[in-house]
Amino acid sequence: MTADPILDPLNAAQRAAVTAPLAPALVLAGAGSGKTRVLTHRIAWLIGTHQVSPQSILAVTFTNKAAGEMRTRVERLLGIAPGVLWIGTFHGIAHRLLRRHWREAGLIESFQIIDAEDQQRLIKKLLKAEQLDETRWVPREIQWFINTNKDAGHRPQGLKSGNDPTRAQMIRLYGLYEAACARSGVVDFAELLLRSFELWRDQPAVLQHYRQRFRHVLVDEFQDTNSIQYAWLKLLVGSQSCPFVVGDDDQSVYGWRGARVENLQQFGRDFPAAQLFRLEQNYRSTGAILAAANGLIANNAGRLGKTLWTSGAQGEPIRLYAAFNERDEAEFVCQRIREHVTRGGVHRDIAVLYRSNAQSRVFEEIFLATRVPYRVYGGLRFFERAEIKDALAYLRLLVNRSDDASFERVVNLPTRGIGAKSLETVRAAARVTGSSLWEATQACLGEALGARASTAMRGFLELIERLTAEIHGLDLHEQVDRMLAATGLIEFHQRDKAERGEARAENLEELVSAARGFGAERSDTDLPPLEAFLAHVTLESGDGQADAWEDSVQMMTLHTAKGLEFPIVFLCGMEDGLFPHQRSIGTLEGLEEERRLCYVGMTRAMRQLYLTYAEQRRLHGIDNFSQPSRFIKETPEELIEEIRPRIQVSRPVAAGRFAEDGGVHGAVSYRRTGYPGRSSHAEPAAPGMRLGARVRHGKFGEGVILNLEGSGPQARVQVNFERQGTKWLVMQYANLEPL
DNA sequence: ATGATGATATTTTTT
DNA sequence: ATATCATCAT
Repeated sequence: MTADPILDPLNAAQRAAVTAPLAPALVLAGAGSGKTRVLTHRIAWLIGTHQVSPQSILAVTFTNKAAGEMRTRVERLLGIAPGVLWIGTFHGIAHRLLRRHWREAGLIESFQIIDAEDQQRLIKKLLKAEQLDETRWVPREIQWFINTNKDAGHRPQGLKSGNDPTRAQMIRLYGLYEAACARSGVVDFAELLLRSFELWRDQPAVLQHYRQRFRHVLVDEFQDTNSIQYAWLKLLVGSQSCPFVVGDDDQSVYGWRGARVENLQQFGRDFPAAQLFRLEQNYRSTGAILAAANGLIANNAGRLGKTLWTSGAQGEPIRLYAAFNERDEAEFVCQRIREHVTRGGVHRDIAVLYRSNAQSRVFEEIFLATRVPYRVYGGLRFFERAEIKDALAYLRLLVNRSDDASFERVVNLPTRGIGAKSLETVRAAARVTGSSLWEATQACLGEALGARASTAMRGFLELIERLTAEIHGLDLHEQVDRMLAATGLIEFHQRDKAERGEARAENLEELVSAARGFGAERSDTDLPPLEAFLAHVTLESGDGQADAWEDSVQMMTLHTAKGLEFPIVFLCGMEDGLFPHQRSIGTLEGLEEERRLCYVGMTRAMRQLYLTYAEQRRLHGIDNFSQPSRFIKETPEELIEEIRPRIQVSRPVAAGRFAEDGGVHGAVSYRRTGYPGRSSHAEPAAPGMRLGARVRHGKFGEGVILNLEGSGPQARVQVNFERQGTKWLVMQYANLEPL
């Protein structure tokens, strides 16, 4: 017996999965059960032990990060770079296919990828051109309509309006949008997937080639696949390949953007011979944390069934803290973090997780004030910044003249005297001839356009032409640099003496650095460097911040936290209406997805888990009273230790509702400095006006109090009337009668 | 062409 | 409270 680096580190269940016969396999892998490990070891096993050619393996993930991680780990296991191994995201692989087969896919060779923001701009343009009212036809909704249909595999021709004029219009807009994309030679994210699906569906020769090549298809986070992704996989796999899919129905939290957990069950039906493996031993969390998560998720119906266990210690109880308000909540978390650090802990061990991004603000304020280093994940990434996208638009135009969106974006940036009127002329001309804005402009020079506008436009066209010639053959970063100089973009921002101008100029410099750093990682396609770079930045705009590896508290939404782990986790804002979110509370599916999200959050914690909520929270500028999240009640009580602050002098006596249990569990006492806003908590708005109380109004009838704000006669209450709906009323005038 | 003004909405996010 | 966005005025 010799040491086997591929199989030795695995437990029995993992090993069974990794060494599954070369046939379809489904692995249900609970949180922290070694999912990635099984995937990577399976690949290594196929190549290393089973002599499978790396060429015949395709591994698909959802994020670039996961793909990168998988590649690194496989390489480390095998001790070599398995060269032609295809590991990538669904979108990345689809892109690769479309680049290779652009002709068969009906694209132009230099097609460009647009992100969600570009997509929305395009839709807005369309609405304007169609003279449709944006309040009636909300761009976001149209975008959603288009994307969900693409995700479901539907083209506008295949959609039925069913006598619904609104729907008919949506379908028409979808069609117009498609035409606009085709004219511009751009492809959105959903299109990458749909288009490559159609490529295989409609080009048997192409499909045949890939079917023969990829005998082993591995899929990560299978519960997150949407319809088109699954259809794409099924097409590829056919009847001969061995799909090896790994997923966890309890961690399906992207239903709202088209992910279909049902694909897990569907897989079993589509591949009846598939072997099922369960990974239930958790290596991440303490017994208490797992028990809490298990107890919570047991409230969901229709699970595939899976219970995490650990051979490790029970660990500390789950800590629950009821804060007065969001400030208090943040102060509590901050206090605990400082204690952790005082005892020799590091900041990066800690994650503050919340349901929505807006919640990060208060934490940031407190952390800033107390000099706790932190990092917020999410928000605008580098390549999504406006100034970067401006620069990219120039680059795209250099590559593809018919990219109308990019044309419009930069034609007058920096301002060169091309106003709305000239642009409208050009747009109209383009519409008539069905040509690109670029071509239309050429046709309009000196004709439809006045002398002045013509000069300006000619200047722009010549700039682009000149630049194209000038940068030909240069190094990528030189190309970017020349573009920035020639277009005057950098200068434009430098002239803005405000701080943001400076920052933007710096970001543009950074773009040059990014271009310089690019290249090594480019092995995929034989695309020219600039084209490859453009595809890279839209497709892998991700994690430009990963370099900031300081010791800091990690702050992110629960969604972002999926797949990560931290020794100490604070799950904040555990209030009904916030988490579960108000908009998900209405439906069972919505609520269950929120519950899974909570499950994901809990299982991020390795050693300590804190749940916190605020009894009063200021949201959108108004104070809301809220109930603790139902997820707290669904967590087995015996696992929870409630932390209540010991009463301090600054504590108002009137806060009687805390008096009885104040300090009972308070192992630690917190100095609560007084801050404004608490008084309203102590004094009810008026007698009988409590949250949830029934009231009668002279005109509106009976209703239930949803919210209270302020105190005394100026106080306002939000009442949900049985017949009139929800209204805000001022106590002074409302004349509400308690029931 | 630029900035002030007012209206509006405000889960979650990768690619 | 606040951020974004369209419209309007300068």
